[in-house]
Amino acid sequence: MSKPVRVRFAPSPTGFLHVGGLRTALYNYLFAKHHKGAFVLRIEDTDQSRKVEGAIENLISTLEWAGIHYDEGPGKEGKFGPYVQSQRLHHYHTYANELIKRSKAYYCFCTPQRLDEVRQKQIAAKIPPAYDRHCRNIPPEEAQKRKESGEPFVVRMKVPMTGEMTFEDRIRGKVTIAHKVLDDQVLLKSDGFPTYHLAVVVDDHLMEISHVIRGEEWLPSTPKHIMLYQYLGWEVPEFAHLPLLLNPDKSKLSKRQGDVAVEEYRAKGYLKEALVNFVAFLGWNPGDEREIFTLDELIKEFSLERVGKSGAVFNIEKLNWLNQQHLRLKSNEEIADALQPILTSAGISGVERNYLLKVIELMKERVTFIADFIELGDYFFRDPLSFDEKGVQKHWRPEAKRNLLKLAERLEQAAEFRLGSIESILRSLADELGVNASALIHPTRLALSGRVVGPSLFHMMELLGKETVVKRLRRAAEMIK
RNA sequence: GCCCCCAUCGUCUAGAGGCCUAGGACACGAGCUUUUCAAGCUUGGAACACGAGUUCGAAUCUCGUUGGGGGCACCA
Repeated sequence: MSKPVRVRFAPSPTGFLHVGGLRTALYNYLFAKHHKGAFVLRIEDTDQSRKVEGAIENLISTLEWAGIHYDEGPGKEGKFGPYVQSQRLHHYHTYANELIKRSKAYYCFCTPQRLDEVRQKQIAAKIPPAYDRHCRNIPPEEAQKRKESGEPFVVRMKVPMTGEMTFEDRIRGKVTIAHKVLDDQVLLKSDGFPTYHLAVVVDDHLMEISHVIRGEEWLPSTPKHIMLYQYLGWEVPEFAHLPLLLNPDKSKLSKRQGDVAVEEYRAKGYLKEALVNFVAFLGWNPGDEREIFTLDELIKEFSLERVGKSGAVFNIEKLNWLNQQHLRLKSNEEIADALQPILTSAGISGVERNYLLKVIELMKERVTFIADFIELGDYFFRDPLSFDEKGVQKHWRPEAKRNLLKLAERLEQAAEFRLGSIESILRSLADELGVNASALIHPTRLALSGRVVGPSLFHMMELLGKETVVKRLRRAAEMIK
């Protein structure tokens, strides 16, 4: 690799960052960092009608959240800026004019209405819809005159009518397309903005992009792009077209069939580590059996050679598992930091740090999300608000009332309240009462937590402390008829 | 309709002619452990779309069929 690696992620600011976009951005980022190159963020806002307020800021903050930091882009101006296409219109005009001068493009004065009629006729006649090249042969002088008289126009590229183009894609290998199936694509719209096709080529060239890594939906238009590079006498970058992310029904991943916005996942409590790891594995793998990767490890291992060709279904089950795995990789301190604000917003305050760390240690193995510490372990922070109904029926039999009171009494009298002593008090009481330890354990768990599942009862009791345990046992006993 | 791409367990995938009676992971079933739930460990079921060729030998190469997806805008 002689030229320095420079890649870009070029979203259009039409909404939230899509998980497919996240993966495209991630692959570009991984490729750049792996090769010690630059990762550029470019905003493709050439469609004024689809512009969404705040979308750029949102895109950037989501990318940053995921740990995908760009080297150049809006707010991080490098020598190739500006990085927002609507601020680069003069470049597109320059090169559109250059193409016209080289007669590789022409002015087209067809109205949208005419274009639409032509298309309708073609569809009715079952021939491929394409521009009929009505304006392709207008003499340059005449076109110039009409343009100057104020007639609305677009600029279209001139595609050869015969021949074919073959190019090499880093992921798909050789791809061949006949020129005749290519349209005389609009390059410059009548509002003076470029279309994607012109803008992407001009900017990728001007920004010295070495590798164009983008979604597969661009594969069919790549020959047009290459043609533009050639028309302008520019070096053609390498292309790598990524397989699509799919809905469970195998169609292109879309809203409708689940969440596609990265923000949604973030809001649901997914860890960025898990989401990044997951999305990286949708179409790529390291070639061995490792599955849990950090961003740095991904950078180290990533290569385009190991990117697959077929689409991948976005399957949430595995994401959940990865979230759990990454959560367990975090230190208790880190988890405590993340949990604290969630506690606060749940109306729980004044939790001692040390106590919180112990709760985390105890619950860590049985949670998938950070919020689960509260979802599943609320009783560590406040008295149970309700009691599992089936558990009540099953465990809070009449005799449980006496047993719980007895246990409360024994524990209250106990000289020490530690794991070992708690267990032996409970077990010897069970012996005395002539019941299995579990006949005492289950009602106790329910009394203390309101639940029938949870961590080891004795650990739970030790952590809750004598006072709380005794209080909750008596409260529960009162509830038993 | 035309063009392009793709095709291994339900899902993510390993596999680059013999290592494959096809491996791993998620999910699912069973068991162990256990006061419960998890976790962990053991274990089960589960796939090379089909058909021709090439070859001593094909999941792997070629062609075709079928299926799926994407593209065909003054959207990206």
